[in-house]
Amino acid sequence: MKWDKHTKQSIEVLQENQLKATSARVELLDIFKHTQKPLSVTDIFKMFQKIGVDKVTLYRNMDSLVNLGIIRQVRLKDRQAYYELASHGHHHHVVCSQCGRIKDMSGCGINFVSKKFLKLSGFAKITEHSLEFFGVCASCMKKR
Amino acid sequence: MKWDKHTKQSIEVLQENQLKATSARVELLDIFKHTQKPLSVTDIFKMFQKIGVDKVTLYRNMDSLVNLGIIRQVRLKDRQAYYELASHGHHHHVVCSQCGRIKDMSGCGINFVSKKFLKLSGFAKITEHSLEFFGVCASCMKKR
DNA sequence: AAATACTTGCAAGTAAGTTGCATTTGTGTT
DNA sequence: AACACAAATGCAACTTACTTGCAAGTATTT
Repeated sequence: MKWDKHTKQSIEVLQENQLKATSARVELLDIFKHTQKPLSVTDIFKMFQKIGVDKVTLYRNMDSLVNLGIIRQVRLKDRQAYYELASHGHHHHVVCSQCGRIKDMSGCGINFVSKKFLKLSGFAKITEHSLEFFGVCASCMKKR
Repeated sequence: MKWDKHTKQSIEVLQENQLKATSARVELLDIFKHTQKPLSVTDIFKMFQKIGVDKVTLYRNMDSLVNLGIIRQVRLKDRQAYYELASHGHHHHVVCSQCGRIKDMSGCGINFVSKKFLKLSGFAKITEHSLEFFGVCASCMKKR
């Protein structure tokens, strides 16, 4: 298959990681590159409607990309998993409980909490944390 | 039905909230009172094996109790939801990625982060947050 | 251009949670 | 203590999110 310049970077990322540059995967990375908020597999599936990709393929690709550390899995209050580019850097989310809108928030500032909890918990190490905020966005507040 | 002293408190909690004190519900609250870590519906279902309760009943009861604010829903890295007594107070969890052990950690200390994010996000209000830590517990670390 | 290992799509399966409806059970009232 | 009635339960069936197996297709290496 032939690709335009824009997807070239995606192809490189894949091949650097010993993954074949299939249309599904290149398109997948392109979608993430153009989106600032976490996406569920269902979200992605809808975006693929024109070219048509099986959901199973998406699940399998999310899995490989997460294992390689290219994509990160995020859990919110939902039952389904969300995904975002790991290269977007460590950050957290603010989620509107009414409309579901998700806002990325850079910055973190809880390292000292993490260290405190590591000591108090008696765990050997803490490798990861998730911090999500839930509230009401400005536009939902207006509607009431 | 007749109850011993221990469950009396559970019955009161239910009746104060206009819920009938059924055996399923009283037993449910008793289980939570004697457990310090979040439980999934499947966990609870197993604990009910002797007296036998339908899973649907558990789901429905979790729902009412969560809506009344008696029980709190917690989401970890899993697909399923976990539940804990809301009266245990605001706290967070440290989860072992290897064995799944969950440790309650009292204290929080992220109010100022919450305030900062509220301002930066442009949201109208932040009502809730979840903060979970993942790592390796001491006993899993020893095993390697 | 062929060989081959990696990917994909389809079908079917599992786990977690939900819905509808007939039956049972707490609870306030007699 | 028994009655009436709303509330709660159990069963069956369904949905959603995700997984597995396998045959067929495709990207890459040579």
